[in-house]
Amino acid sequence: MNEFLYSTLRAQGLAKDAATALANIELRKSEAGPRRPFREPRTARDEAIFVKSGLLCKYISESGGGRQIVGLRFPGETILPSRRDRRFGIQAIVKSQVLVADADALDAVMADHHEIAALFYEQSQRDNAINHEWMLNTGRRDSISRVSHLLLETAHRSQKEGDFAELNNPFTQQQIADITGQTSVNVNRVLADLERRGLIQREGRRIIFTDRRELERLSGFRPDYLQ
Amino acid sequence: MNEFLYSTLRAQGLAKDAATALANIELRKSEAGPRRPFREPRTARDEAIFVKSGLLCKYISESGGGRQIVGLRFPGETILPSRRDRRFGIQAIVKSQVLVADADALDAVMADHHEIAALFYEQSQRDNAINHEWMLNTGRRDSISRVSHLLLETAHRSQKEGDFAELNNPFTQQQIADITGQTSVNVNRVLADLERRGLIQREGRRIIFTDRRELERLSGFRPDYLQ
DNA sequence: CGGTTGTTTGAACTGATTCAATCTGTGTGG
DNA sequence: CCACACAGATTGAATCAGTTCAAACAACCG
Repeated sequence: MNEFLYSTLRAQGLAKDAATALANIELRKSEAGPRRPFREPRTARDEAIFVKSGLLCKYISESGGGRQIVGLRFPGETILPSRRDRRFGIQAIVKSQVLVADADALDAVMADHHEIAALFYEQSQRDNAINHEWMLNTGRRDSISRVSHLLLETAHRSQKEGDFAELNNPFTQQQIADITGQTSVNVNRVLADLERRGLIQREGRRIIFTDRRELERLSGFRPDYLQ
Repeated sequence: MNEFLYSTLRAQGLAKDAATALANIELRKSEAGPRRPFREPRTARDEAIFVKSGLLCKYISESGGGRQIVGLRFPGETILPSRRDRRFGIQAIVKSQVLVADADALDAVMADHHEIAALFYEQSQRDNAINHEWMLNTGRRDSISRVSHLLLETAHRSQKEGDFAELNNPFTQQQIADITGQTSVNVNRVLADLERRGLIQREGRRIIFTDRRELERLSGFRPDYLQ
């Protein structure tokens, strides 16, 4: 039985027996590196991918060579199986350890433990809430707000505790661009601008929030939607 | 018992007894007009809103007065209850008839019919798939592609049949702008441009697809994700 | 060291916004 | 049936945020 998976499920409110059953599914341990896709776009998504450590992203590539990252998965989060949506590929942002379970095996357990479907529903709804924020971000906010919003969201999602003063930013500027719908050149200018304005400090990729209030204000970030 | 709801649920693969139970929940019939919000942002989302006719949207307003539409609901689709995500408001695009069920009543039925949670999960996953497309749209595609993509998606989702030659477009240009992350001025120019290029014809709001292949090509539209 | 990946900077360009005015269609009340 | 109001569509001109292209620089690593 996998301990981390079990305690994560328990923390999400799943009953003991259901959590035990899920954590006892046959899990393939796997490692995903940032270099190449972990799962190619348009391949079957008939498995649950649980992130043990690291950071994964879902992405869609476009004909014009453009690339949009449409979702992130931090440790403790899962890419749930989906019959329909095999549009996106999966790639590690940083080297990640993941646990992979077959959808068939999942289905078997779900037949015995009905709360699991409700949990998956909850998780999917949370994804939706995050998607809404991202849509608002790319659709309506300016460059600075978008990047700030992403940094704050990332800090929130990667900490267990609610409070933080800095972020061990895992993204390249190109990846920030792929999330916020810009070019890496502009992301670079925005980051430099945020630093010049005294809202953040940078040490390599590490980011220190020197004025989090103001950053939250100007990005419109309110952590409610993360739960 | 509500017939339309029942047959919709059956068409989505729900078993007879579960569909019957759901369609027998106490449903408040209600009408939503396009003038003012049907549900204000930040109010409880402890109800399921089933669209009988018309068209609803979920929207988020921004401090700067900007507004982003983050989801649409065509007849037969539902806005599911959500504990967390009360960020968005709900508004009718055109006059709509809806059926509203309390989350409590839903929960009671779900306790007896476990397949329902799985169905909600499926629906939520479909929303996510649509969100991904929209994120790709606003994040990476140019103005023309965005608008074309929306028109094609709308045509698909509003028809039962897969094939269509025209769309009784329900949107104002401002609403198209709110969905695609632009200004109404530019939407106007894009529509004029599409017509000038011979890809569509317009008669009032009605849109005739005179070159659907090319429209699909340039917008990158592939209907897979709609199911 | 050489190779590779990522960051930074400058200059020119452009797609889309902004602001403002005009036009069109529709509904309403007199 | 006209006058008026109002919402939405259309157009033009000026402006700007962000892109594109290109080159230089820094950091890392086997």
